[in-house]
Amino acid sequence: MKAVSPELSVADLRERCHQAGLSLTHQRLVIYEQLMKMGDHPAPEAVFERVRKKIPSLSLATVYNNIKIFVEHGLLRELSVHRGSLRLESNLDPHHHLVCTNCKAIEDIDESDFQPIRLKKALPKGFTVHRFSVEVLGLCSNCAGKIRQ
Amino acid sequence: MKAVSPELSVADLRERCHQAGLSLTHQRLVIYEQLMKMGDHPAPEAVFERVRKKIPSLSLATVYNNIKIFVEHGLLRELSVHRGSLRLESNLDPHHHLVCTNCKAIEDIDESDFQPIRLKKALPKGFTVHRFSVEVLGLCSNCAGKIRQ
DNA sequence: CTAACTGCAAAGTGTTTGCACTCTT
DNA sequence: AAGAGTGCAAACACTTTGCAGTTAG
Repeated sequence: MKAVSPELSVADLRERCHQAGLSLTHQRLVIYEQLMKMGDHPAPEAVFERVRKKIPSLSLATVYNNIKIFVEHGLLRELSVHRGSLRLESNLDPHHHLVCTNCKAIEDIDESDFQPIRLKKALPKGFTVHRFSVEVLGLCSNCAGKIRQ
Repeated sequence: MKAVSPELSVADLRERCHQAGLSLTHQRLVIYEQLMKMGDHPAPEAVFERVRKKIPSLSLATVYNNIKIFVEHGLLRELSVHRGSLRLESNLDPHHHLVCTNCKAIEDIDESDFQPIRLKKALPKGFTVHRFSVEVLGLCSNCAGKIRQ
């Protein structure tokens, strides 16, 4: 449905690992390749299952370890910013969020503070839209001071 | 910084519970009140700590149970749609997401498919914006068939 | 009085860590 | 060889569940 994401080649991976002082192991390579092949925002378990077919001895911990390393080095991004624990919303009015990617703080922004969100193209057939939610991702004033990024 | 969320009153809560055949226990009431008072998208643990001061015998399981019930009855919303597990993004190009709130599937939508996101007002002082991320929340064609909602 | 709820402890998930062994460089 | 990575098992953090006793309606 969507254009394939721009894959970094294995050469890119080698280069990136080298720059970061990381070894390029067979496991690492296969995990990375598999992640690139799976366009659907996989969870670690799903990656594990796939990679296991190529390297049966691979352990789930290695998948986690390497995913973490990839995220830390900017080869991947974590989609689920607030995965740690259940976060609740008591404001049921339409609004959006300001999210600090460092301390995970969330602040509401009124929907009316934005120009209306509009699509140029139709969405995939059959998808029923309930609402749009905009996340403004960045660093809060507190964290911006502490981090160079 | 932001207008207080529109609180449902205790009378509303009583009404909602009644309609749903739920008892309105003291614990339930206090948990609800506390949730409404905490504007900052609390995690269950944070609610627990606060409510405990009023009801020292309260257990964390009761907080979880009631939060779940509140979400099921539309009194609260869960902010962390993908909390269960780590979800990864291999597409590092600017893009947004189509999220099925039922099966949690995520599909990418190109940033260029949207009119540019624009704010009318300035953000709170000191917030450093890295990027905007739009989530189009709804039901995928698959789930839309199975659920009336 | 009865169905629903609470508190506790135990069981589940998903993720991280310590350590001995192995591999990349 | 030396440092980095792997696999395993144990530890963790967060959440859910089963059940006996309690409470709201």
